[in-house]
Amino acid sequence: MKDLPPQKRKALVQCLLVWYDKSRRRLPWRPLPGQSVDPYRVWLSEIMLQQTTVAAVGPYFQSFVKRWPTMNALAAAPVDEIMSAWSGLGYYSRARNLHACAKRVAAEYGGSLPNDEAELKSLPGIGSYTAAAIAAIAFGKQAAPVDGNIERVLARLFAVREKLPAAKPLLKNLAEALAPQARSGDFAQAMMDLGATICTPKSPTCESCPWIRSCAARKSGLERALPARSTKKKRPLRRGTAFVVISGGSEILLRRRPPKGLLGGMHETPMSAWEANFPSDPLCLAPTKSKYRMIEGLVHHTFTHFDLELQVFVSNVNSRQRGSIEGEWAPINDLAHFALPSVMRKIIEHALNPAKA
DNA sequence: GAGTCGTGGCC
DNA sequence: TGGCCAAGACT
Repeated sequence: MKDLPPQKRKALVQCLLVWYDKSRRRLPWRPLPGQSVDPYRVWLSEIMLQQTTVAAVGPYFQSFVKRWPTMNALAAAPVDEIMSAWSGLGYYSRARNLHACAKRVAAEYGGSLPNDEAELKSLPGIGSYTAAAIAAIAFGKQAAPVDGNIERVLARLFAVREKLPAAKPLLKNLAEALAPQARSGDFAQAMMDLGATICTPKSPTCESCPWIRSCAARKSGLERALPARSTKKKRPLRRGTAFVVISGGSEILLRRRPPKGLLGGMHETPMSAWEANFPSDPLCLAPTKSKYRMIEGLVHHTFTHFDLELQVFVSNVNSRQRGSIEGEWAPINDLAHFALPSVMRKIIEHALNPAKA
């Protein structure tokens, strides 16, 4: 696909925009008809949507914009509050970068995001996709964001047989060749909507697709086979032991994880390292010398690149023992206000209510 | 380029 | 059940 004839390009763009105007989805971060675009909301939604489904983001987006309606409000918030509000959404470095970005925009741009793609890309948490998406959607600039949806749509439209991720540069070129000057934000969102609703990974519903007559993959019967991907390695299994220490029946001992790396900066229950096997003598790793009982069953969790199995030990301590223990005591009734990753909530739930696990 | 970095839903 | 996938960024 060396060149795209201007005539053909124009026809493809118009065809997709007509479809978009007719079938546009109502999403929490999209302005209602008559409302103007708020770059802050565009940015916030794009960060949250990185590798995360629309359904998962919805409630988090609503709660963030209600609590922090502007970039300056977010910049002024304590990072811990942002981390706990992000709890459960995953990829926690996004939350830290979100705050770092807000502070820079507040300090360097008076709270208003820059409208230049290169400047956007220099901000924390904004990569090539997000910079292009904000430039196009929030500021109407001609830009070509390429996410997983758009990769799939373009790989099919032009029957790109090269495998991902090797095909990424080619797909980016195709997106740039197609991106219109006018309504480039709508065009990008139209391709994403198309990928999310019609040009889906497994079973695309080509009969409903506005591009059915132009689609090269469809002509060759390759629509389900493209885009091709290089094979992935299977996840290894790691195991560990977690300790749930309860004080006075009402508070749980938490610690803070190191700021970087997996679940960086989030709270955790004390626990062993995660290795190929369970620790041979787990109780010598416990945070207290109190008496522990092992909870029947295991907590299972899946991360991107490994599976995790945890055995859980529980101990009840009294106020006298508690003084010398290093960590933070979290009221069980107030755990929602702590920056706990989902796996930690699973551990606590398993300890407090083993019947359900 | 290849690893790291979460979580939940779907088939 | 288990593999796949989602509006990627960063190293």
